[in-house]
Amino acid sequence: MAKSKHITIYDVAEQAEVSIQTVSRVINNRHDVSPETRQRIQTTIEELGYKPFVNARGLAAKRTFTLGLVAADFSDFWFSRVVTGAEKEAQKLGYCFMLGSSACEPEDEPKFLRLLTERHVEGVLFVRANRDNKCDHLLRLKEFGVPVVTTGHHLPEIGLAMVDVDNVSGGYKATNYLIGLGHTRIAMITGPSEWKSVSDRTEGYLQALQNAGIPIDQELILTGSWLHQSGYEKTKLLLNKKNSFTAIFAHNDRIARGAIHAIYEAGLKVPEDISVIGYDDIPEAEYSDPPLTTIRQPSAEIGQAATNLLIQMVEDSTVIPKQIMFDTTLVIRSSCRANKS
Amino acid sequence: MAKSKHITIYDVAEQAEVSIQTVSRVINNRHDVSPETRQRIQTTIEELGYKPFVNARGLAAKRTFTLGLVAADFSDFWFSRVVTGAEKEAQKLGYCFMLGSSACEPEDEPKFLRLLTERHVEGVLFVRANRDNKCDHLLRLKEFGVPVVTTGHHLPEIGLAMVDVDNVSGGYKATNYLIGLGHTRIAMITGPSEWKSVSDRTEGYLQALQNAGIPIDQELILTGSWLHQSGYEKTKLLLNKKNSFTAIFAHNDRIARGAIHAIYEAGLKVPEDISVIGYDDIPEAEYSDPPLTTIRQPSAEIGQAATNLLIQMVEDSTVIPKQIMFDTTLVIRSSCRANKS
DNA sequence: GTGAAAGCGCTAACAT
DNA sequence: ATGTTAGCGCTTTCAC
Repeated sequence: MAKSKHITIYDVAEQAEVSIQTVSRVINNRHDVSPETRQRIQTTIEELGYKPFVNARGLAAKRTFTLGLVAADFSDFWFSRVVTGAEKEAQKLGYCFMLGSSACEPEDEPKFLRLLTERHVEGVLFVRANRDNKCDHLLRLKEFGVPVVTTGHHLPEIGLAMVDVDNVSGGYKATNYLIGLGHTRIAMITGPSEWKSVSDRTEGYLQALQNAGIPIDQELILTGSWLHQSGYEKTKLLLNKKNSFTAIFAHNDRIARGAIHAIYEAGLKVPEDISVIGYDDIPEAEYSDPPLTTIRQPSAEIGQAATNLLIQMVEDSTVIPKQIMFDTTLVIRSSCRANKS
Repeated sequence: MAKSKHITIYDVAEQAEVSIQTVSRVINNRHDVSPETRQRIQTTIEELGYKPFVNARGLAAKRTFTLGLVAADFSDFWFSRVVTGAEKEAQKLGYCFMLGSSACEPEDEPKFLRLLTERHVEGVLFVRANRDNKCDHLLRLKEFGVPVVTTGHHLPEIGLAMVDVDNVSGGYKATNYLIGLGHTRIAMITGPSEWKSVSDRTEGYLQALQNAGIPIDQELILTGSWLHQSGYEKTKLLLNKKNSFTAIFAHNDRIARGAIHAIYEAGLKVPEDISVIGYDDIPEAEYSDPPLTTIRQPSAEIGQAATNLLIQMVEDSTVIPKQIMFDTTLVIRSSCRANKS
């Protein structure tokens, strides 16, 4: 049982014939240790396989080297990619992520405040964790003096640090691609209207249409949820209204899949009759029928950048909360084609 | 800055006019405190909003109330559902999950051993985190005396606790459904052969065939990866070999999607020409074309059960590592139909 | 450049 | 039933 005999700073000090403080200095990369002593201690640390006990360190230095992670939805593809990137970066810099509550309703606030009061995390990363109109808890955290970085949506007005995708440009890209293909009757099925990403993608859509001199038809804009079902139902609505349209811009790939499903069910074809473009580039997109043309968002990169920023803020309180924007990429596959009508 | 003035056990003791020891007893639900004193302390704790500092507690009691989470792939749908269930259960029982490395190759071992040596997690939950033949690190953990629960695969031979799906029965269910539909030439595209779940699903397939008196044709069994592409390529192979078959059992929904894609590309239809059944019931399954018939695995339930078991093992070392099996459900949609040939 | 002492917030072992 | 005394493993003073 290696557990019972855990190697402490005392073991290292004894073996290297120095005091524990000197060992402590080496661990913390202090410069006031002579090169020889440092080397000798370094070696014994290696030999003994000594690892400082973060808990004890935290108690003494009032630090935990722990970050909190709160997310709206763990089962979201985008989220999991962000987390993978975030974890990697945290590890690199000597931090760990503690999982907070996955839900993020106001009534869950006590749950993730537990991260602060009990676990004393030094910063919190929110991954797509709230809607625009519900950010009280984020402000609360700020009051606590805890650095917060948000991801996947932004609230510039409250000066929160955030790392996000340029959704206006993404929406523009999607719509403009369709316009370039000759479409003028372009429907849009959005995500829930409370999301910043939704209003941004919508703005991009509107801008592209305006730039091309295409009149905006409110009848072609439908608000849905993020789920397949929403795409399916809204498209059926669109189809029934016999409001002519030749293309759909879906706010995510799931909606796009739902839409294609409805189109097939109506006896029409994609892209022959109607072009569909999605958003996200989930793994399913490439192998669905037809392979989905979509807007890819960088995700691991966002997680990494967000974590890096968070740790910067943790380690240096003078770092001002930045807003970092990543760009999207248009991924052309086979769900869109030139408009013949 | 609420942060600077943190409430400690001393504040509570002073306010309640007792020693910190008595407060400690109340926090830890000890029974040797008089009801009145307990009540008085309880009240002051509420009033002051006191939260014990887990770090300090850990130092003194050699406990961290922290669990480690290691996963093969964060971006896997199944994984994220398991985690959601796991997190909820941990929270309920006063524990937190620390994210370990997401990869799980032997060379990553130091990375997640860090959870033990530095973070002193009290138990580790592995979510679909390894192949059968690479479990040295799990054994290493066991040697450390750290409770380990694995999920999504099992290694009964080494007596590890695990919570899993009955994949033999799942494979049987899928195959038997196809047989019931009149299919006798049933191809199977498996996941990577090192996975326990793969050999189990294969066994279920074989059993069903045998029970029905259908001869087994090795040519119809292809080994692939978990990705869409694998389903796509293997199906093309199957199609080219003009080895007649009327149905495919795919080891996950992604493979199934890839297979359907290949079938469409060959000018054939699903389910008219070939029936396809998947495994997992990912959200995409319901809204793909055709909606995918598949085997659903409980996921959140598995995460919850695994965490519960892990905590039991942490709190009581006499708890024997159990093996808990969950059952699968056949979800019938439209990608399979009766064989007419 | 290095060491000794004090203490972080809490619990375990003894006291009473 | 409650209080006292030691630490847990580390970092921070402040000495030398």
